[in-house]
Amino acid sequence: MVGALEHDIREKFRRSGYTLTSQRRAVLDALKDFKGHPSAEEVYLFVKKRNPKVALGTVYQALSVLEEIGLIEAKRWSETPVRYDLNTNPHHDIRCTKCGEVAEIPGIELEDFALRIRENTPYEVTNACLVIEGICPGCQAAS
Amino acid sequence: MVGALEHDIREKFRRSGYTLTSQRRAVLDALKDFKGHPSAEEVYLFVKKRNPKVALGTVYQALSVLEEIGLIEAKRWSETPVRYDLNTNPHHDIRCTKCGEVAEIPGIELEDFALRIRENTPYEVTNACLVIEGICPGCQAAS
DNA sequence: ACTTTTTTCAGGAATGGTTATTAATGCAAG
DNA sequence: CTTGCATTAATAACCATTCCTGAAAAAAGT
Repeated sequence: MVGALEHDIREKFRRSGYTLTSQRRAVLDALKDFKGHPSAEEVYLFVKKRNPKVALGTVYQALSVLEEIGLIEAKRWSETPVRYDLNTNPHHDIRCTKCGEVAEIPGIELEDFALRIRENTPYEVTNACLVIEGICPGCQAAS
Repeated sequence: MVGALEHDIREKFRRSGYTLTSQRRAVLDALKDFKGHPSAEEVYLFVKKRNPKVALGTVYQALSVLEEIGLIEAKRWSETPVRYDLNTNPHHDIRCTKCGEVAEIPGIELEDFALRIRENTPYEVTNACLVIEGICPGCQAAS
């Protein structure tokens, strides 16, 4: 699992032409260790623990590169700061608009959906992402 | 068509408890007349033509209310300013990340998808929106 | 191993979309 | 009329993100 991921990382960097620097590696590690979906600033704080020299701007740039080459996924929920997720297995997340908790939604296949999109548009699809928001059971009970 | 829309507008305002003010009406009109998917600022400029007194903040607030009661839809593409669309018939848009052009994708049904989401999560789903980006045929040819 | 060239990084300042604040306005009910 | 409450205008503040600079590191060439 880790080996495959490792191979995938190297492969995607090689094909993109970007170099796998220690900073970009550190951002990936932070996303792997972080439970949940950190914002850029949370990633920054995480990375900083091990390497206090990194700057916030570097994290932004690293995240941007990692998203571009498809190693991570950006979740743009309506709440502002963009949140990031390791792009391992395709899955969908739902986010509670009240407490912010994020949960996965099983049983939704993205493949056929992406395929249908490609069939119905002449565009070259580079990114398809489902943004789902709702109210978690806890917050439903509280209200 | 217009009558039905008109009825829908009044109905959604009535149920929400918000009042249908002239400013909110003007924002709706701007979205109806505007070809494409304007940003908040573009809506503001459009509204300002007829009523120069409106403030940008008012437009933001109106858009927020209209989105909350389901009359309009916010498109959060990766490019920053949020873009808005009249929420008439459910459809999906794809946006070219190079030139910014937006096109509709026919043949994609959201209903069964939304249903599957509801079946697979205990969350009360309030918002489900598909963000799709790609490269338009023109930009593909240019590159 | 050295030099050159290119890419990346750190630090901090600047940008710009969005929100918050506050006082004024308008509308609706009593 | 006037009292109360939602909405608005105007402006200031916020804050996530980007831009910019010189420095450092890495890659490529000698």
